[in-house]
Amino acid sequence: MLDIFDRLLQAYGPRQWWPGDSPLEVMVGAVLTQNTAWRNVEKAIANMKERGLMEMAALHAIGEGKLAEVIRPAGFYRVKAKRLKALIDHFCERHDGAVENTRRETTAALRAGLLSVKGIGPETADSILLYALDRPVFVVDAYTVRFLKHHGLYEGSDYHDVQRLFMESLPEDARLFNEFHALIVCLGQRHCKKKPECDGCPLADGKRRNPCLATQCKNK
DNA sequence: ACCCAGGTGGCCC
DNA sequence: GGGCCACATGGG
Repeated sequence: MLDIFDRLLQAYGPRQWWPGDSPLEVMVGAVLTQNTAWRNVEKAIANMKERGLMEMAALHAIGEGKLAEVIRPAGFYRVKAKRLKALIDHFCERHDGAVENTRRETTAALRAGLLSVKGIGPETADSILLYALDRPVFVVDAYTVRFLKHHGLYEGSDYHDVQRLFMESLPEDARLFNEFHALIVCLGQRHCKKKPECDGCPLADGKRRNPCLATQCKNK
């Protein structure tokens, strides 16, 4: 698995992924992007910032209905407002609303806490752990599963099976997990500029490996 | 006018 | 435990 990472990194370079001005913004983005194009999430985040809502205290104070209207462009806005409020409540109760306070806790304890929040599933929890809290957990998403299938590396799609596949064959390193997942997503995006034609893939080695990961790709 | 996007929880069998 | 379904907006 490490050799695959090296080839992707060599070919595409660092993605410096998941832009966010703060851990809170990354956490919010993780919820807002659930089954949603990032472009729509950006609008919602911009709305929140305009209203001074990218702050723990402000988010804790605002009403759910009000928040829903602000994040409307992200889609599923009523359910996401509920999920954001639940996440913020959890964070305030459990960590007194400060990211710094998570440092004393183990990754396993933090993960269990996040998963106990209604609306936070394994992917959102792991995205928060890796991209906001810098913990070494591998994030699995639709792109990751598609990536493995397309390259004939693994057929299954169970979240923890796939996560184990990566984590058991890679050194436990948050930087590595971050960059690897970012590269997979970059390749998978429909209009990825860096994506090569199928015969120019850095993973192509004569076997059945195909760089085009987009859902509508005909080259399956 | 479709189809899709960095999921999750609830219900049904 | 697996197979649907609702949740919603914006871009191709």
